Amino acid sequence: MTQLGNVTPLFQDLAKVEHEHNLACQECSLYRLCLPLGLHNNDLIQLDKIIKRSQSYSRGQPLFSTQTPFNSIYVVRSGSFKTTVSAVDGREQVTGFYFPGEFVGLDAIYEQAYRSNAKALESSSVCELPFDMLQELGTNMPQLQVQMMSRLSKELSGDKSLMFLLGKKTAEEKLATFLLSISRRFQDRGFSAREFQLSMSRGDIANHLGLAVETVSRLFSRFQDEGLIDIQNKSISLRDTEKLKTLCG
Amino acid sequence: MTQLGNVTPLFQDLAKVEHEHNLACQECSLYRLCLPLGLHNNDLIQLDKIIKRSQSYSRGQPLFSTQTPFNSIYVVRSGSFKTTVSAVDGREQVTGFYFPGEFVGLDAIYEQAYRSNAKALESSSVCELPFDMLQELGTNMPQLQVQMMSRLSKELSGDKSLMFLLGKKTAEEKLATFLLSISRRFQDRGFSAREFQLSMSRGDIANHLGLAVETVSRLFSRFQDEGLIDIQNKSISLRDTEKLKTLCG
DNA sequence: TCGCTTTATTGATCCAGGTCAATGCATTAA
DNA sequence: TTAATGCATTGACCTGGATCAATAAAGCGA
Repeated sequence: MTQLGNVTPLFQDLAKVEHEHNLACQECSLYRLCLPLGLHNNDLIQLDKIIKRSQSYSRGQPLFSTQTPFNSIYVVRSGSFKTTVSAVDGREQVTGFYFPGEFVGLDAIYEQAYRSNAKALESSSVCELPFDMLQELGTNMPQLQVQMMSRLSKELSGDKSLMFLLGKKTAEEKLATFLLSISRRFQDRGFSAREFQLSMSRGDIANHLGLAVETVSRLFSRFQDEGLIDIQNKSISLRDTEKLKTLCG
Repeated sequence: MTQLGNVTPLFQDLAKVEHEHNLACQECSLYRLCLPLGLHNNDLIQLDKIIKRSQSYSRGQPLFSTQTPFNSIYVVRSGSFKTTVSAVDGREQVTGFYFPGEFVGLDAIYEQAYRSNAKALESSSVCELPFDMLQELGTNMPQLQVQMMSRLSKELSGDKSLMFLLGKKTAEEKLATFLLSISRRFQDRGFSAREFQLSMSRGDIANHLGLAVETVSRLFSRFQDEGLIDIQNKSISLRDTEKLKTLCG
């Protein structure tokens, strides 16, 4: 099930879905959140031309890995992805979750090679931006460059917050922060901030927050007992957002 | 004492220091590591014009804080800086250490406001790049934009590695990784990879790695006992780099 | 140079959250 | 529908690294 995106993939909507997947930037409902923001007519049309649309991925399918030759960066169109970095001994860190309108693969630009692995968490689709074309387009489209820098910078500040979370927050603060971050991002995309589906497993959440699965599970149960949330499986509903905010530290 | 930079500030060298601090990009010894890389004659001269050089900061002096209005990003010219993000309750996370040729303040671009605080760790100097001028210059200097994106992306991938460190590494692995990271950066700048001065306090190191000062202190002592390093106060010498590498995980 | 403040070291103790283990519950494949 | 597999929950126990406490050693201003 798609938890987040510009589409509701019910049976009778499949034609509409296919249509929406192919929508040009101008008509895309993600416009406000996405790269084209601030680009005008002709520029937008040009950007539109280099985008490879409608690439679909099913749950668990890799978008890229560190083995994949670097050619493109991606914007999530529907669904969600996780990225991980891993060590030779098999340990892995989930470095981020990505929702519609968010960029995946920006950390590959410097080395011109993917430094992380990206996997679909559910049925998802992306817009592919071939990097050399994007670069070329940027040479005479300053606004596009500004947007790109802005995106990179946004991810940087998110990463700094995450460092604070990993280095300084308690388990409780970590989970509360996580829930509110997901909530805010759903809201930004026009979905309910209070009720949503978590597309990632408990394991992914725990890993991302630097905790053990058991700790996350126990905390969900406790939050439930304390009336902060209502959770069953992947469906969550935030019952006391204010209290959660105070728990973030 | 300057641990890292293009200058050796002994008394008799003060004139030379002042001279080197004012060197244009073309003559600066950091050229290889810095923004101008790949820019050609005329472009370089133009970039050179917007740079405010020779800004000096003494130990502990802030370069900027989240209260400072955002106007510029900075490149370290000599010395070193740390950046921190802090919570309302006073907790702080050291998000990075910055050495000559490295950018500080890139995470401010998105919100057009500093999201972190930057402080000099020793007597240091920076090149100030007024952001609006940089942006304007970029509009007809694609290579500059490419460089900027590249820099942002580099910091991103560093941050992802740090997330792995914070989330998954043991105290021992964290400290070994830290030492080798500093060592590599000294080497890249033409200094010894084996012997150097740590400009940051034990507290800063511990904080950055998500550890307590006491743990860092104990580990330094242990590494010393095991013949891996030779440390007294801020002077460190790596005795067994290979062993340290295996300890990184 | 002295005295004061800050930083670092080392030891003793404690605890948040990890690990291990058992069971329950969903999802998938046939 | 059932079996099989993987994910989630809960309990019991343990430990890596935090915290507390006491010196010791540097750095620094007058």
